[in-house]
Amino acid sequence: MSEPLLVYPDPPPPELVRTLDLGGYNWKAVDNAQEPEGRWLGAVVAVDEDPEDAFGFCRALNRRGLDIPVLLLISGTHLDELEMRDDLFTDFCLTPFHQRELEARLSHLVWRSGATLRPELIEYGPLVLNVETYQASITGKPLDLTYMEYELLKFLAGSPGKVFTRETLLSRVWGYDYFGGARTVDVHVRRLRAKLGEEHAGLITTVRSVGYRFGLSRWER
Amino acid sequence: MSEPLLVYPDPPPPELVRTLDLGGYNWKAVDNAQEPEGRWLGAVVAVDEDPEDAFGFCRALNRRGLDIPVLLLISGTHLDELEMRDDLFTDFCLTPFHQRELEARLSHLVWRSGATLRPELIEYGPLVLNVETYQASITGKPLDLTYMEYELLKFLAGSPGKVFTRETLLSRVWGYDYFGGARTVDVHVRRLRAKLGEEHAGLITTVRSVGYRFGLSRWER
DNA sequence: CCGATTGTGAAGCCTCTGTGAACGCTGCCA
DNA sequence: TGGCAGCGTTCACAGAGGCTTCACAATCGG
Repeated sequence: MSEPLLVYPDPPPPELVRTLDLGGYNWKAVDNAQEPEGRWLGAVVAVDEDPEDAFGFCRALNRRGLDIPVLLLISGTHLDELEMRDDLFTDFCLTPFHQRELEARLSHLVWRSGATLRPELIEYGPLVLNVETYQASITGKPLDLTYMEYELLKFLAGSPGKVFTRETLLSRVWGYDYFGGARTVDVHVRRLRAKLGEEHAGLITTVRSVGYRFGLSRWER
Repeated sequence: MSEPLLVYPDPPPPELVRTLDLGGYNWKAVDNAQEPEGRWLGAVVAVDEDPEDAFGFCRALNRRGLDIPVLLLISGTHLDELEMRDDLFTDFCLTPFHQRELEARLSHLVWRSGATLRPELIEYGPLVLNVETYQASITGKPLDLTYMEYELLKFLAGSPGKVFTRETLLSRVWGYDYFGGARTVDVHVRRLRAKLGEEHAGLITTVRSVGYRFGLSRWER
């Protein structure tokens, strides 16, 4: 099961309990910020009952340095209190809330924490391509690839096991309107294999009279 | 005046216009994502009129690489459409909205982008940039950078390892669209490298046919 | 008006890229 | 078994494209 949600206060407002349970969330209510140890998906803090306390809780969470995303439940009349407290929460939801809205906010909250700061990587066995930094490495060693080599490898490694014809590669990697000879692909594959090193050259296999494939086909492993 | 908000579509729903104007925001409505160049505080996208179009707009914004926080205005009946589209927005606000809520969300949106993108010290290895005082130093020695040099270095060093195209740099650092000014970037990079000194010139690497990258030249991913 | 800063065009260098030709391997067929 | 045809690999090389560098014009600020 996934990591639990932290809920404040304990006991939480009944309509919150209902929504969380209906949504199948794993959650735990606490009454002070000392308690929560370990990993949490996020925190849901009901502000209305005692705003000062609730913000105190958030502040304490911050101080603990766990870096949990916080969703506030707050009524329109308390909205002013958010001012100058931006650092205490990630998102908020007006009360009374619709179950659908709360669920949408929660799922976005969770997605956010998963997605931030995670680089876009293409990985296959010992090979790692970082799309953002245009860097490639194999068994930890950096590969010094040229632009076309990188684009080709990125495309191939993006669909491991799939066989691409030369025409497909030419049109997808080189561009739709590219008029080039099939030899072009061969040569680039050759250069790639050379840079991958003898040990890993086999990552790109030739499928005779069809094209090239990156990685192992399904029945080969 | 502060940077403007991007609003979609053009013309925006009247109640949005009213709220933005009452709140004293500087904003501009556009009808496609090609238009916006330069700097924006954030984007407000009204989904309800034509959801597909609106999400298309968001996707186009993403692709442009400007990295603007996006607030969606969306009715409860369209809430499902957010599913699997987490990457297209930062926050959303249910319609019909209360002016207070929208203002709170906007101000949080703005705070967020200010806070996440602006640590007052940027450090990387021997390089230190003090964003507040506009000073830079390398291995303790102060660097005498001009305004543009400083802005460029600040931007690059803000995302170590990431490769930026010349167009991206022009639009994010210079803030407006050029007509055939790619050389401008080259020259500024060259001047920067010269001032960094031979020893550290390699902090900015050229990624052929792509752009430039700061730091993480060989080993890290 | 002067100096510093910034943008632009042109020249030159260097790496990458595409291509043709030679070579080698595989499978087919007489 | 030997010859042949098809296909892939390897190699060397010329051209193209991209980056750097330089010199100079435009701009800005005092």
